[in-house]
Amino acid sequence: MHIGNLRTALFAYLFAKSQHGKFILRIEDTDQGRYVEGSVDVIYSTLKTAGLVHDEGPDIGGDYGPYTQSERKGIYRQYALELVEKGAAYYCFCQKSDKEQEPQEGGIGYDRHCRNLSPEEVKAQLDAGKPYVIRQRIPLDGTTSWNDLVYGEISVENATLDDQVLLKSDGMPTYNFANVVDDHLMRITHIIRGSEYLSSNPKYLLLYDAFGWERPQYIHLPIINGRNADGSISKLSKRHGAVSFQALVEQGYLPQGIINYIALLGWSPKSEQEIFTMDELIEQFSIEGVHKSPAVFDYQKLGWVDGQHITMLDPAVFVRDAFPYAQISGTFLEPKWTKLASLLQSRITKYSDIPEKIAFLLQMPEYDTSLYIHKKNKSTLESSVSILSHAIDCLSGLEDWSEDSLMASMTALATELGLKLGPLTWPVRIALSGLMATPGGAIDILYLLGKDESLKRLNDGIRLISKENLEDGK
RNA sequence: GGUGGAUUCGUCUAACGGUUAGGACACAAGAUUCUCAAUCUUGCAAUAGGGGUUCGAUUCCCCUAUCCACUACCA
Repeated sequence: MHIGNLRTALFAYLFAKSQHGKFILRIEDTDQGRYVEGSVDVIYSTLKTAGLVHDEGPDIGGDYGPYTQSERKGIYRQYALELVEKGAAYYCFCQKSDKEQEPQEGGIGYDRHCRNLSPEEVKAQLDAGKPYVIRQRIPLDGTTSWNDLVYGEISVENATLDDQVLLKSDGMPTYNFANVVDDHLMRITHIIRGSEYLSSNPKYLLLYDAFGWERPQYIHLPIINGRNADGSISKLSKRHGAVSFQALVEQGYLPQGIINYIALLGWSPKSEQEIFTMDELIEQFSIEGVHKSPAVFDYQKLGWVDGQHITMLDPAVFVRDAFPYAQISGTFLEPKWTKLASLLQSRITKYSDIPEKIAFLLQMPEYDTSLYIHKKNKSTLESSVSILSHAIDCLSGLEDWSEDSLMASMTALATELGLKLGPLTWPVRIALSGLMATPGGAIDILYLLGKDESLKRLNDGIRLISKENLEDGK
């Protein structure tokens, strides 16, 4: 499910819940050619994972079923015929190829060839078994307008509307027809959808009017754009990266983080709060906060929002859910995962950030000795060699390799050498990690690596510096 | 081409005629910390352009520009 679709579903859900209304799932599968096996299951699982629980739907039923359009085929036919009788629709026997010629300049789609066939002609064609569609008979003049709850008053000249197909030649309705019939029959009061439907809305309104049905309220939402590699902006799509909810979840973004972020695309709360739970969103959501201009999907801000949610997570939950992403099953790190997880929780934006952050623990990376040179900690190659050998002396005699014990002995060593902890641990951490920045400090890493590996890396550090000094000496 | 819509820091947005145009992300600096992150402080940065209306326009009107959507027997 595309992020754009999910955002629309989210707003519909938030609006329904905030008004103590019902959120209804209807499967619109009237294009049999585009049927994709399993896609309905993706919708169910996405809604479930995202926490958007529907009150009526194909899987749980309800008073206005069936909720799958292909199972309602007969209903649409009946209503289409009603419109024909009322003169608001007509049979059309044109073949698709008859109107293949592009609409002329300023023209409006179908040329209305069959709009004024006599009843006799229609009957003759039907009796001959000729395939047909049923088209909407759009009034030739007048205007259609409505007050959109987001976009305000919108008026369109009927003369600019085309006689769209309502019932296809295979007997299935078009989306344009089915949505009107179903929304009426299912007693939908508020329709929330993307602004790409703004242009076709007058045609739907004319259908409501032709049936004599009460029009629902309309809430059109701004679209979500993405930024292209060249800096330009266009409607969010696959080329912008992972844009399906599933893909983002697989990357280790939290469902609640994704939901929180997309709620902020096209809506803003009255307060300056930015981090929300679903319940808070329901409580604070209102249509007045929805705005009209499109928003650009920003992975950086998604990352920040998700990182906030990760940091807020109960540590026990983080330990459990992040573990599979760490890929440390069977390694020496597995028993120490709880400790490692505590270091990671505030340092990642999504679970998939974890492997690269801990790779240095599993395998010592190659590094340049220039890392030992650090002005703020007054660290040089010479001082590093000295500190590292002191550290090795101190640690090799250490029996108790617990965090507390390590901290105590390193602090003691610092005092002994007349150093603050920082200058002492800088070279130690470099020798242990080979990295400028690590999750956790030198003492955390000593603990995680264990005694043998720690001492090995410290010795290797001295060796590396000495070797380079020798080469420099030549 | 036609129709409809949109236009505030790079990005998400606040300000429904009167503010030094606010907040957040990102970026930068500082505090703090055994590095980094987290946290806190500070800085940088915007009303597309032009006309009106008004004592006063981000806000209302018009024009221009740019962008988007629709213009399917797709949804």
